[in-house]
Amino acid sequence: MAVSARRGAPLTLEEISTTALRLMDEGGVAGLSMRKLAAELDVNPMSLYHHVDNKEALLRVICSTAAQRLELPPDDGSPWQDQLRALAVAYHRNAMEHPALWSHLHDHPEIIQDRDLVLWRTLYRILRLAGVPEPELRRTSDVLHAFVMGFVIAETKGHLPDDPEEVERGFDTAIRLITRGVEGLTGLSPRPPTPPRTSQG
Amino acid sequence: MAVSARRGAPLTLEEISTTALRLMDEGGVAGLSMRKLAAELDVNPMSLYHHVDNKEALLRVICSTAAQRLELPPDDGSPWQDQLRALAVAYHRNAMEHPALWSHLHDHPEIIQDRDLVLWRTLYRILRLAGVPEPELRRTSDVLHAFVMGFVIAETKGHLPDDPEEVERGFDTAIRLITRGVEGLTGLSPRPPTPPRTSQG
DNA sequence: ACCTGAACACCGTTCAAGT
DNA sequence: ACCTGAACACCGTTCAAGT
Repeated sequence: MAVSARRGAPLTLEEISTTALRLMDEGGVAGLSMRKLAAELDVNPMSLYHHVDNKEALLRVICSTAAQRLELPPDDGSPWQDQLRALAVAYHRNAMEHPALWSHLHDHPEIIQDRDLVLWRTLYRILRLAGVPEPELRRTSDVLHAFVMGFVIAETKGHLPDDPEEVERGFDTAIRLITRGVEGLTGLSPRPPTPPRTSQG
Repeated sequence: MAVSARRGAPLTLEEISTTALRLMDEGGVAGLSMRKLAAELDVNPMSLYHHVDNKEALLRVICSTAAQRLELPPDDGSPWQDQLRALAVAYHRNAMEHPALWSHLHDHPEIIQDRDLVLWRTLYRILRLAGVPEPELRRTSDVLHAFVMGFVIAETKGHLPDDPEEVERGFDTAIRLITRGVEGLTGLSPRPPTPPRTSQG
């Protein structure tokens, strides 16, 4: 609600995709239609096609923008296990802020393929730290991303119980599983001593 | 193509869902519409609504039937690591036979929630064998299923490279990661000696 | 009980026309 | 260059009517 603002102004791709993202946030992927979007922008449906090839292209723009703007923790020098966990937490948080967007992104992984994306750069760096050999970085990072993606999807779709503390425990189990799994892959030391878990999010 | 057969016969839920599944196999989730399905069955679109509440209900029928008919390997007494791998292989194979169906199923996990399904029974049995304590079976099985689901989605959507041998290696990495991860969770022995991998599927 | 035709409220998109 | 109205080819679904 409360549209206006766009009276006489020439309609921007930026404006279109911002509004489109809001519609997705509010009503899921199904909540975004070209016609509703146009109505929201107080514009004829066909005007949109002057700024975007079609609906699919619009979704691609929104998703790849989100992927480029992913906010991930920088290298803070801590053990790779901690950094891997921090990366997973950040990815999870970003995905939960716009579930419908990430749902579409997970349906169209080609959008996120570019190995220069901060996501892959960060993951590669951490896996190198963990001792994963160079020729296996691609494969290992793909598998780990698939796992985290699966977890995010399961959580988004309500696979998990209501109790948020239980969700937190599930997340913890997932991260521990991945971490031990990577240790197993590389035959590394079973990790430095970890406090019983007192983080908050 | 080649429909016929249903001339005068009274139109069955079985017939409807079989044809619907075929349409999904051929054209993805988007390839199934109530109107196309009716045309395929040589029937008025509205006739379908006499056997099924709506499209969503039809998809639910197809998916839960598939879930109930999942063909999984029986307990053969081998080490849990091998059985876990065999389970993942079987799940993967089933999913790849009807990608669109499983895609919908993964979007609606409530369809697969019933803990009496052979999928969960089998997974619980294997995790017990692995030493996962009873109160953590639910959580652990949910996480593992989310992981495998994520891998299947990534593969289905073409996340992975073309080379089928590379896909096979990715699958292998995923399974090893999961197995070592579970070992890490339970603090179990790092597994009995395994031959270098000579299976064929 | 089972099927149907017409109709309603939506879609995405093309095309020719307007300024 | 940017926007628009009318139109096309689709959707899922309701409802009143047929046998």
